[in-house]
Amino acid sequence: MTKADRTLRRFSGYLMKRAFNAVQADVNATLHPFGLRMVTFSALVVIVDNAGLSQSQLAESLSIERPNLVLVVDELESRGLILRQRDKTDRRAYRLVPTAPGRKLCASALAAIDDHEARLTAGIDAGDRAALVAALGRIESNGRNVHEGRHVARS
Amino acid sequence: MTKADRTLRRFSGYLMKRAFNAVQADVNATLHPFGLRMVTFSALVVIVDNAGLSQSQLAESLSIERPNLVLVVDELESRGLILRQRDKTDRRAYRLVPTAPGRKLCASALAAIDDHEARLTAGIDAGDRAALVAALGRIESNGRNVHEGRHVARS
DNA sequence: CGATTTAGTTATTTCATATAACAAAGTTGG
DNA sequence: CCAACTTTGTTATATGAAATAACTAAATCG
Repeated sequence: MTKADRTLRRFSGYLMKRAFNAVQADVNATLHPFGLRMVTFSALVVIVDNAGLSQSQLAESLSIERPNLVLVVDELESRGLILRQRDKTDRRAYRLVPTAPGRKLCASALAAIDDHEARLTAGIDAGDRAALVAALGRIESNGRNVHEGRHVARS
Repeated sequence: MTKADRTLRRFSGYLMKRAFNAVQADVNATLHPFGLRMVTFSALVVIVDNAGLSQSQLAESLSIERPNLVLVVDELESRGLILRQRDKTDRRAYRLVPTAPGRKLCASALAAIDDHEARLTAGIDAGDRAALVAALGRIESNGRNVHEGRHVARS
């Protein structure tokens, strides 16, 4: 019964689910010492890279719904890693900016995640890693296009 | 703000999460006409391919916890797609076997999922698809090994 | 100005996954 | 053989991710 799922292994979705479960466990273990989860880490990185962006822009960037982002931003703010600054010209919006401790924690966590990435992709040569990145991007794009009823480009 | 997440896109875990979300939406839409979800489909395929296996073996094959499998098997059984047959030599265990309608539905759903797979991987050449499959398998294996404290093979 | 849209929020729901604890059956070692 | 332990399937429960509806305040549009 070693390969009972051989039929399913033809499908990238099945393989991605399995691989992602393994990755997520390691990501969470890696981020735990920093008090971060996958979402809070992702949000922090984007805020550090794009200081001053709004919550809507952040949600759009990460492809998560605005309501689900609120608690994430709350968490980062309450830990003093970012600030919610009212936009001076649009008083509905916040501009999210990292604090100095936020930038520092982000850099440390990024280094740890770089190590994590190296562990997980050990034994995969550079060409295959590039193919992986390109293929995942393409699959995401194809999936979105199908879902939105768009034409799927052929190359 | 088109590429606000460029730093994160270095990481296969982030790309996998995004790609998988897109894939899952399309998988569920594809399976909906058959009354199947991703888990019930996966379970049905493995049962068809391995008639007579136990619930524990099925759970192990799909890497899901035994308690979470119970409702999945209940669902397939109540729809008449599989049977739970008591093992004659181990009265604790069930042997899961597909019914004729179960096999038929499985074949139809598999064909639909083949189409889905073709849609999602459109524009990815054969070499890159092979690299994707190999890389995902390797990442899952590396992740498991790290999690279990094993040595990570280098090639 | 009134109608519509946008930003952020709240509350709620659904779903997937994980854990603990159990009964019944099987296995093992003294 | 029998007590201790393990395994199978189950129940109940907790957790966390993700989606939706509805609301407010503010901005924009006609």
